[in-house]
Amino acid sequence: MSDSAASVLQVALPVPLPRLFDYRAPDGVAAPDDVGRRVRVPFGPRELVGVVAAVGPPAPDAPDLRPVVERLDASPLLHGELLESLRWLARYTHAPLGEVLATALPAALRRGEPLPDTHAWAWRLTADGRAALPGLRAGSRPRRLAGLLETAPRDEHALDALLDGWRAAARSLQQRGLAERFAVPASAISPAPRPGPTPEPEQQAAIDAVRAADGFAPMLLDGVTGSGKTEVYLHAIADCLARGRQALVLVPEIGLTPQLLGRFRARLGVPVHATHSGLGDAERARVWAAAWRGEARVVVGTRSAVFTPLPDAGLIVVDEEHDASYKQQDGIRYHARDFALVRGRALGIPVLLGSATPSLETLQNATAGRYGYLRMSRRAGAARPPEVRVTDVRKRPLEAGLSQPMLDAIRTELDAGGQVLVFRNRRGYAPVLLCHDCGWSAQCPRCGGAGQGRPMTVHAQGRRLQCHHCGHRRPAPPACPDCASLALQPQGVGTERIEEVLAARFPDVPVLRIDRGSTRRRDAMETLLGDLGERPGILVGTQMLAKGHDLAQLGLVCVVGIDEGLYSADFRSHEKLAQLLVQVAGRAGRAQRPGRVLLQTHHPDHPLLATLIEGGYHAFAAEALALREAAGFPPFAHLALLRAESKHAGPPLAFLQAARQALEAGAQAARAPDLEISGPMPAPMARRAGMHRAQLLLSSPARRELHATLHATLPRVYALPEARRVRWSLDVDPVDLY
DNA sequence: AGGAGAATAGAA
DNA sequence: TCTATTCTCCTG
Repeated sequence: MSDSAASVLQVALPVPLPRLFDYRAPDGVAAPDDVGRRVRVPFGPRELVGVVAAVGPPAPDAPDLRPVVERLDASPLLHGELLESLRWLARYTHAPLGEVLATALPAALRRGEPLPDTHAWAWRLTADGRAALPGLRAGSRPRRLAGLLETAPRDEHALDALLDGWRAAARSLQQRGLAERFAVPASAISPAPRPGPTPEPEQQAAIDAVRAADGFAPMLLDGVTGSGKTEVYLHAIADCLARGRQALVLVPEIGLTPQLLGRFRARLGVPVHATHSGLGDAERARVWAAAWRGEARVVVGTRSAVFTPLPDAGLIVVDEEHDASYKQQDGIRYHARDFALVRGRALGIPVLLGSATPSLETLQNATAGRYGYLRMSRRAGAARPPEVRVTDVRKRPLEAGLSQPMLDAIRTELDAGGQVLVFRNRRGYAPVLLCHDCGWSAQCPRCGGAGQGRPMTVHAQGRRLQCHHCGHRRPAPPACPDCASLALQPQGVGTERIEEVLAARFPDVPVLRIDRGSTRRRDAMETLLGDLGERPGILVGTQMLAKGHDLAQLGLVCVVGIDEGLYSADFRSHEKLAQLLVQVAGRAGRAQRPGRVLLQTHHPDHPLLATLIEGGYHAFAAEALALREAAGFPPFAHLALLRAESKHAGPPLAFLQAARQALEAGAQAARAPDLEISGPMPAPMARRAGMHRAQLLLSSPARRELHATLHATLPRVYALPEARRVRWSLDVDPVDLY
């Protein structure tokens, strides 16, 4: 063995250290196709699973290397476009490659389990079965199944469509030795799409635009609620399948409903694989493996589905591209929509971003001509846009936050046989518990900022207190801890209290509460809404209600208490509020009847509301973009946020101060004159779950400056002695500044 | 990160 | 004096 022969595997390990680790190849030979294979390696006193990132000869001053325990894959698990895109993601997020790869792999594969089997199952007749076929009772299920199998073997997916109750018949034939089940690759199943409604002109134009795309083509599909974006997706995906390519569809966390999957499955005529966090580890690994082998032709999933391997990629769809759930908020803080665009570029395929309320970033890219811009402004079918009315509730008596005109409108809608949605963005019974005698209020002992504790929300009809930031719970005190008064009063109104009042006031109809307290169980929301069906009733809930299950009978949407959002400090709060209002309002009147939206506020003259109601979302967006440009915020500046937290108050500030000095030097070295550094400052919520938190904000109008500075500086930040005393993280393109 | 060994602070 | 917790270092 010559010295120059490659015998070293450079392994990316899931540890927060910004480098690779060298190991001796098990047989002393490292081949180029070791790159992308998983290996089990010794690491200190334990063993870890990592991915080979590079191979090479031993360094001249070679220290003795520990050997790899074993190779886990016969061929590279990560290769080609996906591996290169993940390397890009590690550079962009300035995170260790090992952590990025660990985030991208399903948990089972991360633990070192083998790539699971993924074949589909099909049935065929045995020789005995062929002989016995004429003897089977004519018209019986076994006979009809045998008849189908006589011409050709059929996969189970096809049989589902051809013969109801075939499974029992197949079992019966199998027991008699007349039929047998065998494995086939899922890719062998040919698509049998079923026709949908004829596209309307705007839909057809969008479908044609996607069809005409050649190579990488980012496109914004900007269509009002009810304009039929899903129909455009279905056509684009069917086209993609017809060309023999795979399609990946990303949906927000609450958008992946059985309803949506059912529609995809019915129309596309191929297995549609779903991946989301509710699935078990084994099932997620199976979907990933099926896509890796090219067997899965359509994959629909939430944020982490953006890491699905696509050897035959043809199209990526990102539905509701503005949705905040695409941004991972811990660990590797990637944005699935943005990473989908990076993959689309590397794959040379169209990426279709759909929304009725596009993010300002995407809107800016579309209007500037960097993305294709497809607009659909008409509701499909007979549906008409909802009528929006603002109710000024200043000086009006309210019952649990609801004004008399609103209660009257609810009665009218119910009497007309319709359903009502009451939207309130606060869950619980009441947001605050206040002592009427001394002014004491219940605060979380573990969370807060600026010398103030965060108020604890009242739950369970006033019996319990809960902190929505850290989950801390305790029983509500019977008397004020400060003055012993019994005059403790829940202040403000949450969804629980609205539910209670509405149930008492409208005892003749069901009142359902839909929020993260009532729908903790998987599919609980679907079950609740399914039980309601088309009967008159009232839904009370938080933003969970803004999308998901279609409600054909929804005639009235009541928006209660959005006033907090109008005066929030976060630069994105208005964008989020506008999107939420438009999405919620869009739920009204999807069927034949025009819907009505009642918006109750103490600030009827607020410019956001005025613009939104008079000009719609796009008028709002134009104003908001102008403000962002003037203030130097995204998309006109690029941000990165360095956060640190610790049990003590000092270490985060000390670390960030040291980081700031390193970054200032780095900015000079990277020639980044326009980079601005603000902080260190306490985070807007300076204490959370007992931890002290602080942050440092980097901002530059030029993305290059930001990244060059981080690239030049981050190794030194990792090595800072102050870094050992805190938990720190870097968030490139942060969505929330706290 | 997470494990090991060292340092240090309460309880007997 | 001994154990429980925190601190520091290191991983190829």
